[in-house]
Amino acid sequence: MLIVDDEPQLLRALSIDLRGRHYEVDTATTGSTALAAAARKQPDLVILDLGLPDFGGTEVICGLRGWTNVPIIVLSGRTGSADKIGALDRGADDYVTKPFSMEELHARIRAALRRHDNPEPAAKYQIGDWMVDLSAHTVTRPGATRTDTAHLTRTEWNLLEVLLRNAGKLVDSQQLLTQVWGPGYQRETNYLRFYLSRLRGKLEPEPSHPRHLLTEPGYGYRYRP
Amino acid sequence: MLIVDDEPQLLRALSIDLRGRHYEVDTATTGSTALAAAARKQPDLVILDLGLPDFGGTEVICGLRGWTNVPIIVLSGRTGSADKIGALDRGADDYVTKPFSMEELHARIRAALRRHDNPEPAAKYQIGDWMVDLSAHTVTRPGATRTDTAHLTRTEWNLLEVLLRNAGKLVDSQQLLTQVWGPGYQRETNYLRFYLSRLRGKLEPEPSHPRHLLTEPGYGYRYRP
DNA sequence: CGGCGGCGTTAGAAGGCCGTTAAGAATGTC
DNA sequence: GACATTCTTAACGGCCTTCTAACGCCGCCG
Repeated sequence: MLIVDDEPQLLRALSIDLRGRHYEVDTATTGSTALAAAARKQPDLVILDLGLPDFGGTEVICGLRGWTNVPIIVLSGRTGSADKIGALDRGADDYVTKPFSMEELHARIRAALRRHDNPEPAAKYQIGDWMVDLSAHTVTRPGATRTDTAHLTRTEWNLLEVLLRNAGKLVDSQQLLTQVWGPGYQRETNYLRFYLSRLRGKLEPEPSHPRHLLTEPGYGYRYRP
Repeated sequence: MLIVDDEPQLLRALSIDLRGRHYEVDTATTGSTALAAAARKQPDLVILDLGLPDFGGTEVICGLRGWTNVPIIVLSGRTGSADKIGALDRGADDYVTKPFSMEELHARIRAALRRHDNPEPAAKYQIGDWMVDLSAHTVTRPGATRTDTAHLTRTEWNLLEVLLRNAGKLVDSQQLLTQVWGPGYQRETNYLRFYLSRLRGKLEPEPSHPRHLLTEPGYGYRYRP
């Protein structure tokens, strides 16, 4: 575990606490030393404070994500939603706002390690001739001559992702609408009808007789492997 | 799961979202009703907003901890560390500061349930050749060549679910009508006759001689495993 | 033996949900 | 600023679900 923070007191408090919980802890106080330490020690988790002296924490995230997918928990004094989204979009796994309790941080550490120990099953799904790779964010069809790719729009992809992550399970309309469009769209079931139709048209061999993207009348939809 | 909050909008939003994720949700708006509901329903998780109208949330925590160690997730608008420590020391399991995202809350719910080793109940039941999986919302029949599925309509499924969740127990007609159609339908026993007939036709090996979906003349119906 | 009430079954009508299409609004791109 | 892509919104036909009302059947009881 690597802790990156420029405040000596906080760094010291964190490392003492976490060593007391039997984690193996390395520390760094700048972005450059953090990247070097991460490359050398191959940590299983990085706790990263934004607002480092040499360069911003987002650069550290990008520098790490260039070659590893180690879980990153970001600490920050900023509560703004934009900061959260920015860090998370660049590849952070979690975001903790100061002030925080050690219990809270510890719970998040456990959650991050747990997630990383239980990798998502393959994250590859098949629909007709198409292979959907959630981690690579691609939809490909291996052919005799060449493998061609399908293009999904942002909304199409979000919707498909929710269905695939619940493979085999029924996902009801309200949950789909909430996860794709956000709360407040729970009445707009026509969105679902529209985009499911488009997904079927792009992915299903026979769009009028779907074999994988199924409708559950009265409830919602389901992806069947 | 019991949600305690005095803000109607938040309470409503939370319960809709969590019901959509297939949690069984009860609600309360005051501390006293919360304690009563917890004693009656024996929830597997309590989400508690501090700052209730009748008495403080900490009293609710103490009242619960007197006889149960159900996980408690505290919601609060206060960011002060003293409030967090106070709630956690009195026995709360987690502390979420407003505003929070649904995704964050949901992750914490999962973590709390996981910590408490309350895995989702198997939720699988057998009727003749059919296997009913309540969590995946599927009805499948494993066959030699391939497993085929049965399609249940919304009302059929709701009715079956009530019977299965009370496996082995007698469920009287009024309770079935109330849980499936809502209050005000307690005279419409013909609905029950109609839909039980359809369920038997779809699931029982010999619909005219039911082996699992039994009639208790004069009282109601029963699912026998 | 005949009436009665509860239960199972069938058939038909009404309504709701779903898939599809089309067009306007919003957003991004050159 | 023009164009293309994507998103939103509305409308419509068709199918499925639900509701409703019958009709037989059976056991119970007078």
